Amino acid sequence: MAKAPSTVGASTYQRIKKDIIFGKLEPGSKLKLDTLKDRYAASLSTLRETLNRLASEGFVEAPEQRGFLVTPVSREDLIEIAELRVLLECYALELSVRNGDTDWEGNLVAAHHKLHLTEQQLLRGDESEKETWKRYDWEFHQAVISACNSRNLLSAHSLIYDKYLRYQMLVLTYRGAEAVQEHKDMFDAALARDARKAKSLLEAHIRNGLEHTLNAM
Amino acid sequence: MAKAPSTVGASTYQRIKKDIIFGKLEPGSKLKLDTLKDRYAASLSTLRETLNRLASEGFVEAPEQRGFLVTPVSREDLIEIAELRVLLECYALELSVRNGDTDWEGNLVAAHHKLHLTEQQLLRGDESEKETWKRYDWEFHQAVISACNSRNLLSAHSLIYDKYLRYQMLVLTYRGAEAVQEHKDMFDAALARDARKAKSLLEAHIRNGLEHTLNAM
DNA sequence: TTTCGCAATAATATCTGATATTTTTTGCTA
DNA sequence: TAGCAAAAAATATCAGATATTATTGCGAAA
Repeated sequence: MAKAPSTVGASTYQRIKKDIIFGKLEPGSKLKLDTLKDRYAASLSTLRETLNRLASEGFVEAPEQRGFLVTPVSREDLIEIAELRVLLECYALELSVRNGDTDWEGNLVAAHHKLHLTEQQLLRGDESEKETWKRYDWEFHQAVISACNSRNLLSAHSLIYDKYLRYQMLVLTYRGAEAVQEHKDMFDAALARDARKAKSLLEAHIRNGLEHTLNAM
Repeated sequence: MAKAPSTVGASTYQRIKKDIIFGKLEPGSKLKLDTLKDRYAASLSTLRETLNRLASEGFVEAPEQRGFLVTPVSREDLIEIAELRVLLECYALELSVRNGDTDWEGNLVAAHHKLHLTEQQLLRGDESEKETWKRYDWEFHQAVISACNSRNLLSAHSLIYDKYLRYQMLVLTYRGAEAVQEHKDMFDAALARDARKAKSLLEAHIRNGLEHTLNAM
C-alpha cells in the first residue's frame, strides 16, 4: 500500500502532494520555504528538491526567482484535464481489455468489490471514509487499465488522474448512486471484454463527473 | 528562442536534459554527483534539484538511496512512446485544425518553410545542422498542434516528443526524402483543414519514423 | 488622492562543508 | 568459488553563510 517511504525526501514528497490534492494546501497559495520547513520537518534542500519535482509534475508552480506556489485551479484547466483523462484512460482501457489475462480479471473483480462496498457506505451517509473511497476509486480505475502494457501510458494517466482528483476533492460533494451504477456497468462491460461499450461508459463517467464538479465550483 | 536562463538551476536543467536527449549522457549511465559538479559547474544542491526534476519527467531514474542514472532505453519503451505520441499528437492536431485562426496558419507556414529549407540541405548531404534540423522539426510539429487550446495537452505532448527525439538521436540516421514528403503532405492537409487526412498522415509519419528507428537500433 | 521612487525588509537561489547511513568494493576465508 | 566482513565510496540530509532579487512601506511629487 505504498507506505513507509524510507527517505525523508520521498516522504515529504508524498505528504506535500497529498496535501495539495486534498486541498490542505490551497490552490494559488504561496509555499514559503521557512513555513514548510516547520510543517514538514525537512531541511531546505530536501524541500526544494521535493518542490522541484512537484513543479515538473504541475502541482506546483515555480516562477523564476519567486519561490513556489500551489498551482491555481480554473474551470478551463479542469476541462482540459478531464478531456485528457478521457483520451488516455479510454485508450488504455481498450488495450487492457484486449490484453487482460486471468490475473487481470481477478484483480479487477477484487478492486470493484472493494470500491462497491465503500460506495454503499457512502450512500448510507457515512462520510467518514472519503479518503478511503478515493483510494478505492483509484485502484478500480487503475485495475481496469492495468493490462494495457505500457508503463509510459500508465504513468501519464496516473498524473492526470491525480490532477482530476484534486478538483473533485475541491468541491467535496459525492455524486452518489449514479456514479455507483456507472462503475458497475463499466466493470461488467470490461469483464465481458466489450471494449467499445466499456469505453463509452467510461467516457460518460468522466464527463458526468466533470459536469458535476463544474457545477459545484 | 528560450535562451539565457537567468538562474543556475534553469540553465543546468536545460543542459543536462539536452545532453541526455542528444546522447552525450549515455542511457543507463550513472550520474555521479561529484562528476556532474565539475561538468556543469553547479553545486550539489542545485544539481539534486535538477536531477529530481528530470527524474519526475522520466529522463533520469532515481532508485532510492542509490543516486541517479540516465533512464535506459529499450525497444519496448520506444514503441510505447511512439504510440503515445500518435495518440496525443493526432488528438491535438484534430483540435488544432478545427480551432486554428489566421495567426496559426501564418505560424504554420513559417515553421514548415524553415523545416523544409533545412531538410533540403540535409538531402544535399550537409549534415552539419542536425541539431538545427531537429529544432525546426519540433517547431513544425508544435506549430501544427499549437491551436489545440489545451496547455495540459501541449505539455504532455512536449514531454513525449522529447523522449521520442532521444531515440531518434540515438540512431543518428536521417530518413531522407520520404520524411520530407510526409511533412509536406501533412502541412498541406492541415492548411486545407482536412483533419482526417492530416491525422492519418501524421500517424503514418510517426509510425514510419518508429520503424526506421527500430531497424537502426 | 493617486502615483512614483527609494530605502528597509523579507525571501530566494546558490554554495560550502559536516554527518549519519547505505551501497559498493575489496580482500580474505572456508 | 561462494560467502562474508571490513574498508572505501556515495548518498541523503542538514545547517549555516552570502549575494541577489522581490516586496513592502513611506514620503515626495503630480
